[in-house]
Amino acid sequence: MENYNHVATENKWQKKFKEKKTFLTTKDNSKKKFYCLEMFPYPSGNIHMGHVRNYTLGDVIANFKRLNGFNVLHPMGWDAFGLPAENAAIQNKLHPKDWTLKNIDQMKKQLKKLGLSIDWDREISTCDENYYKQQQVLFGVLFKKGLIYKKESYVNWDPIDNTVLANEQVIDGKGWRSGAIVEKKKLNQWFLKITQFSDQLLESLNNLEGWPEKVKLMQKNWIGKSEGCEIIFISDFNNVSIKIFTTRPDTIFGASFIAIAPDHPFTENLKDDQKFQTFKKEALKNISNESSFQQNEKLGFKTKFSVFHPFTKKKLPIFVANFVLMDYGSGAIFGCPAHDQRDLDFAKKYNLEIIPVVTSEKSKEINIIDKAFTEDGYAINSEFLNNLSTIEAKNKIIEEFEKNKIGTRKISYRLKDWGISRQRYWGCPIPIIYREDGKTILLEKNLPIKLPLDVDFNKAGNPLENHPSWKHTTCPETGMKAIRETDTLDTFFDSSWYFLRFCSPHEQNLPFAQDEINYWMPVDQYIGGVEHAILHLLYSRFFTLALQDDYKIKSAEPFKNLFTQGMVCHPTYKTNDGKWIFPNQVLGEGKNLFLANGEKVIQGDSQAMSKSKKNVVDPEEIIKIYGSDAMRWFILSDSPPDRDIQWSENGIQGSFKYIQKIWRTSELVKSYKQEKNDTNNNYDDEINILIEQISTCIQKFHINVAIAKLYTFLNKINEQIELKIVKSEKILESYKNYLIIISVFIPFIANECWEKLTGKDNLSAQNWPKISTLIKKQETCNVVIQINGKKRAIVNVMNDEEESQIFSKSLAINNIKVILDGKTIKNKIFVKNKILNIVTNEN
RNA sequence: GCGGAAGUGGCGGAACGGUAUACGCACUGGUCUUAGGAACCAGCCCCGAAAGGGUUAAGGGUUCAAAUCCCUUCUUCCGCACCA
Repeated sequence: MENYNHVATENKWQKKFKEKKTFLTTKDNSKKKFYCLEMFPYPSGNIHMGHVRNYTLGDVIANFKRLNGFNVLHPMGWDAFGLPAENAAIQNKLHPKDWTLKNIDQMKKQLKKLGLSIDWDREISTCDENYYKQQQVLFGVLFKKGLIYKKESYVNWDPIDNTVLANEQVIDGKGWRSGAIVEKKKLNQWFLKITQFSDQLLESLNNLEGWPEKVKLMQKNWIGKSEGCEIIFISDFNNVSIKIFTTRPDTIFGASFIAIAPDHPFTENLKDDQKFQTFKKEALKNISNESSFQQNEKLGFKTKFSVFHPFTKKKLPIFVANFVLMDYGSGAIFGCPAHDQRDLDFAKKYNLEIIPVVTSEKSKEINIIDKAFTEDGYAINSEFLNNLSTIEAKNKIIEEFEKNKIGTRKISYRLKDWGISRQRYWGCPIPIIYREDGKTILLEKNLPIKLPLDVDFNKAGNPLENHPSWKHTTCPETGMKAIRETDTLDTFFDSSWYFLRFCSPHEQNLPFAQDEINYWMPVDQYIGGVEHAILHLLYSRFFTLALQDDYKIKSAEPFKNLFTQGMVCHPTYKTNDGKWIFPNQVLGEGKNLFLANGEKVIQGDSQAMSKSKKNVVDPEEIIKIYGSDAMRWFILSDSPPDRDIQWSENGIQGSFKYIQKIWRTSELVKSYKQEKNDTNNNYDDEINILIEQISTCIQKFHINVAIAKLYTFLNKINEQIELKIVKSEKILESYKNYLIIISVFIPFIANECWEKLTGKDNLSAQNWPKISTLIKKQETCNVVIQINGKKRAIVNVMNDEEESQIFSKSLAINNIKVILDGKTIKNKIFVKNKILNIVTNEN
């Protein structure tokens, strides 16, 4: 028997798929559509196992739906703008465009080797002028709706390289290249008013039945709706008022201080205080990085000012605090140490009063020492609020505020407006000019505003800023002198509408064609890494919502069903000077790791594979040795798709052997003849049960279980071929069904075996197997006999046999007799055809 | 720090609140073979000669019955707004 040659076969079918245009899609109103989309990749150079996992998974769903009669749209594109291209340009003297296009080319080749059922005619790339032209159109649409505005906001500033740094380029507070201490600098930047949709984005989460609960919960927490009130405090500085936001107005009588954000307008009164300036500079350091912001020691700067308590008229000191954010609420809080842990820690540090104003039971005294009482309860020490429950007290106090015009009920959101400005070259230009008469003009004609290609990366700063002939222009309407906006768009902007573009990727005049989005949208199944659970998905939902009216998008929600796949993790490696190292460059074992040149290597945490940390495994080596089918089979069989995995090659050989076994079985099926007469009557049933189980598993994304069943499937066929008691046509039929099923996972060998067996190359035109006969009900079943919930025996009985009969049968079993000896039976729990639990007086 | 998830043999993992360890990997023994890194057969959580008993990160709780539900602790991963 000739061996299976995966290299020749996979090459052959790649060519065939291309020539026969197997996976091209067109609108077809006679068929039900299915839009299957995986998050498009950033073209970083090579694909890694995380991509393989994502795209194979999506391919299984696309193939499954196609065989089930759906018209499937399964496109692919490139999230092609972004920071790494500029880094590469600086480091390798390669233009970002050349670097990106080279990477796209390479990754496309690699993806094609995987045999994915992608309609490559619809390929889009966000750095393509045709794409970003339409993006500039969308910018204009949103701008004219008043959803885009400018405001001051902080950036990480590298004073040596004169450039804005991304958070990931700031390492221990220093610039990644220059090593300079990073400063905070305020810039006037573009923002998208996503907060205008906070409530809608929150409310419609309830309608997203096809989304994982955990993602909806994360988005809910991210939007962070909280109901409370705004209270005006009058200060002793010229009666200037400070507005605070609180969700616990009922604790107002426990207030002992006011804390304001370091950049709160009130701090203008402190600008000559050198000590305050030092405090502010330190406090702002982590302002754009919430994790270090939260982990910072809570510090305050005591000002010489106070506010008056609205009821007691007591003076409360005003602190500037490093844990109060200007972006949230009104940038100021009142501190109630007894009922907020953060305030308590703060109060103890600065010797502030701790007044308990809530207790668990009415009128009960309470002493607060180390732990704040943060639960609801009943008011004490609170004048007219005393004895009211927390909810009653909240309502009462807000009424009181509103009556006295010193506060109002207010809903606040944690969600901030989305900053879309980036002071970088490799992104979509913003179609805005600033005219010499001071006006800001939106450009709507002669789009796209193209990125200039002749840029210099050797100079410090933003190359667009440094490009005089691009930066200086004239107004197309008036001919006045003008300066272009030199910020480019955040790449999240690019990826917030690409799923709409895929519906009509070649449309020249519009971002997307009406009848195409009518047919294809929403995405029926969206698949991607759980790391995108919040930002990308929220921004995409926002875009769809914001553009819904202008483009008559049927569904305000872009993604009907969402599956978030787990990360493929791998340890990271660094040299002593902090450079990331690829795993395949690391030599040695255990703690003694080094490079080929002898330099020491330190192993870091295991993290999700990412080119920026270099902890990636390139699938190409694996494909070369075992083939794409074996790799696809392996990554799918290894773990449940939603679970994070530690990458390991253990087991890939097993997948390879399975592929070989399919090949051998094909030959056996071809020459199979029934030789014995005592027919196996259960064969059909067993096969049908398997088909049903596999279908269910795929739909539930239990792909690893589906694959376990396919091992059983093939073992069963081989077992029956050996026994020779099943009719030839039954074996052939079941094996053909098997090939159709596995083609969803491993297309190459499935197509090859199908062609060998049937003489036709039409596997992809088949239908998913239907369960041909009714599954016969077994006549007997096993019932488990438990004593006090522990399995003690199994009895085989007729279906639906009665409890009393099963009970007497079980008493005849020696083990049961011994255990029950001397015990009194208190109760019996019986579940028909399943279980009999005998409960006794003692355990 | 906050928010979200996960923890079952040597390994990946299976299991509508109802027979824990399906399926696979690795390993061990055997068969076949010029050969085996192929194929096939058998074994493979722990204690026990067996009968049988025990076991789902640790501890507690709910239940006739818990890997599954609840609470506490530990460990790992993801996100935290300029990586994408």
